[in-house]
Amino acid sequence: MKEAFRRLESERQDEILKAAMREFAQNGFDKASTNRIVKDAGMSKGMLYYYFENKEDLFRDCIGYALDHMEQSLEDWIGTEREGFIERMARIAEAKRRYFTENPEVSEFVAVIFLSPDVPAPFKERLESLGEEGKRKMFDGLDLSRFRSDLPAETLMRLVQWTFDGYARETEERMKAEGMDFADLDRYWDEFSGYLDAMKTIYYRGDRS
Amino acid sequence: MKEAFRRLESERQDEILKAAMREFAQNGFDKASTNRIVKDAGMSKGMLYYYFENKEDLFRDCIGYALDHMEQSLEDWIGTEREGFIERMARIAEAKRRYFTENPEVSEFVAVIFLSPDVPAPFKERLESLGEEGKRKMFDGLDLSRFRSDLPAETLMRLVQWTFDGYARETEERMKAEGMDFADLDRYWDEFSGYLDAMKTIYYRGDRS
DNA sequence: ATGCATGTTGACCAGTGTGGTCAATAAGCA
DNA sequence: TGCTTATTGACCACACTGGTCAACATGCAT
Repeated sequence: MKEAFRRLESERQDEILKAAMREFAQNGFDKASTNRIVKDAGMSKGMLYYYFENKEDLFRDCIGYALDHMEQSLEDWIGTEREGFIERMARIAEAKRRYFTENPEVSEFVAVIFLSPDVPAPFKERLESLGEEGKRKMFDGLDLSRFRSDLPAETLMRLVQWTFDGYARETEERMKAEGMDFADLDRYWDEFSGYLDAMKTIYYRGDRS
Repeated sequence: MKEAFRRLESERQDEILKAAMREFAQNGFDKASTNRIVKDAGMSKGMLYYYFENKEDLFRDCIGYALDHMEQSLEDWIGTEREGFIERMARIAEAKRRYFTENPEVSEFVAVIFLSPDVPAPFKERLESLGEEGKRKMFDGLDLSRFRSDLPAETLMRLVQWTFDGYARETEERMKAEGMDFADLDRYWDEFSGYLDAMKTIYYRGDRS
């Protein structure tokens, strides 16, 4: 970016970068249109190139912004208290859900660039190390003794993880199909808490040892 | 389509429609390029419009072709023998996997038009009835007595379904990330069969009643 | 050989949208 | 008054769009 952009109030900066991320997430770098971005951000074509060198410069700034934002939020996602795997997965799922509804632009943009090959190497590294960090924290300080003992904990953990992923996928699709509002989301979450209990019954040991 | 297209050997018809479906799946109707389609199908621009009235006509024929193809394949997907839910889900997952690797164009095209709003009504209906049919068959003639009895069968079925979905999603992502060949796919499937046993241990009753 | 139906090509069309530039102007402030 | 900073949108050359069409090839019955 150029100096001029940094001089803006950070609120306006966010608006502009979000508009850009929306466009990039939807169309990828090549097919993203700077014209649509400026229209969406409510500014003239000239300003975009007053703020950024070119399209690629803007794209890089989006990546930087998104990674900073996620890195900062990751702290809150996972506390490393001692708890069962199911409880932790539930906490993470909730945190993800909230982050996604509160920051859809960042979420969708990151999801896209995560799979995209045309991301500059240094960002790619940061992205991967961010993923590693997340995985490490996910298994940190777990109380695995709650699991039933007749099957290896790793097996059970993967099964549980798949279950959560499948559930997340279903709600995601429901959200896209019907337009869901936040009330619906809460309702689904309540519904799911029933399934949480079932999972504990199934995956944890029945006795209290 | 026009008569001329019907006069083609069905092999060539498939090639052309597959090229079109690939383009539509990747870019959606509006952004799909007829120029790329003809290049991909190895023909001249003129031929496309010798075979089809226009872009929309071609799109409609793709939908018809895809639906016919899936409808016909759905028969084989699900036998309705008496079996446990996990066994059936495993069979379906395998069938889906094979269908997807053998007919990627149809699969991806259908996945896209399933979510797209700009699909003509009659096709939309056929698509939905196809989905209904699949769901009906999925629960037909199941032996639910194998499930453990301390939790309702519907709860267990949803959990199992989510687990399979989550697993499918993971392999899907792995496939996209690294280029996987068929040997890898088989290896993953073998690996998963271990998890299948674990699921049976967890979800089914221990005794043989 | 002639004529006619069927195939096949790619140059070409008007139109739209692209990333990016720039002269003109406004606003704030010394 | 001047100088720096903001801001606009017309404008550029260009790429590509869906679609057309005159030209030509091929095969086949007469």
